[in-house]
Amino acid sequence: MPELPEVETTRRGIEPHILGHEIQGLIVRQDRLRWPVPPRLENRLRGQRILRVERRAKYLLLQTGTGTLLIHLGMSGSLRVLPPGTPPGPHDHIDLVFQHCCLRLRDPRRFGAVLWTSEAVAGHALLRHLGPEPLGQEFNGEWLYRLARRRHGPVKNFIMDGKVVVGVGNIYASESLFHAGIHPHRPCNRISLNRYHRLVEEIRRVLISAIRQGGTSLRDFQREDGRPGYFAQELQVYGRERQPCPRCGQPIRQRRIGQRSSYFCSHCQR
DNA sequence: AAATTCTCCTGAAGGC
DNA sequence: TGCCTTCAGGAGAATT
Repeated sequence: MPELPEVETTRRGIEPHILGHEIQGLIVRQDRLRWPVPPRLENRLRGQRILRVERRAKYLLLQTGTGTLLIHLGMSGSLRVLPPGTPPGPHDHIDLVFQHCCLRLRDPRRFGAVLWTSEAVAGHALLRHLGPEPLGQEFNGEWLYRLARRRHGPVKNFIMDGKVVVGVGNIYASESLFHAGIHPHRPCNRISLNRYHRLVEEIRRVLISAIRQGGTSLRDFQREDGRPGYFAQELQVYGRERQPCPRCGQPIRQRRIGQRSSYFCSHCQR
């Protein structure tokens, strides 16, 4: 499921194909995504050039001269760059058509979104209240420690909260906490500043490493050229219940924390 | 205010 | 073989 590394992998993959190119058309086969695709969106897009291909949190932002197309991959979405006219398969809901290629959104579960704003994109309702980027400067141990003072929920939920830090989803939350040696269920206000420094370091390390591997493909995710990401083979705990902990050999445990499956080693993580 | 629950959706997996 | 139930999950919205 697309988390920050998958979205960044996608951004880097599509950018060279579409940057500076003119949008010829938009084909919407299914407009019922998480929110309805805006009606008559093609009229706004046709003739516009892609001026920037950016990412904020898990949103892809395709900036044109008149506004920005926001794309979210939800949990099963992927974007591919295909030759124009390639016949669509199941769940290929939307094509952004260029002269030389077609950018195609496939999203079996339709939790993704395609939206438009003609205002400054940072002020959009979906982006306005987001926390810092995990790979940016203002995300650090002090930030986490300070926010955690007035909370008490499990640290895993804490770092998956987009107001605390963006882009850390279920897979990378479990992985980062394992590397930091912190139990996912530990109350976030019972963690020292030093351990938060370490956690920030591990979140960054895991995300950067996953980006380098092209993300994690468990089921639906594929890169813009159809290849999978290869970080799944680096996963230490996610999806590995009952298998031996890579560090101490005791069985990895699975437990639901905040409605999400969480994986951890109860010996190595405290 | 923070925490919890609900909601959208499809496909895989398990039970009988 | 086939039909049913259950589960997975991003994250905003609604509720407690």
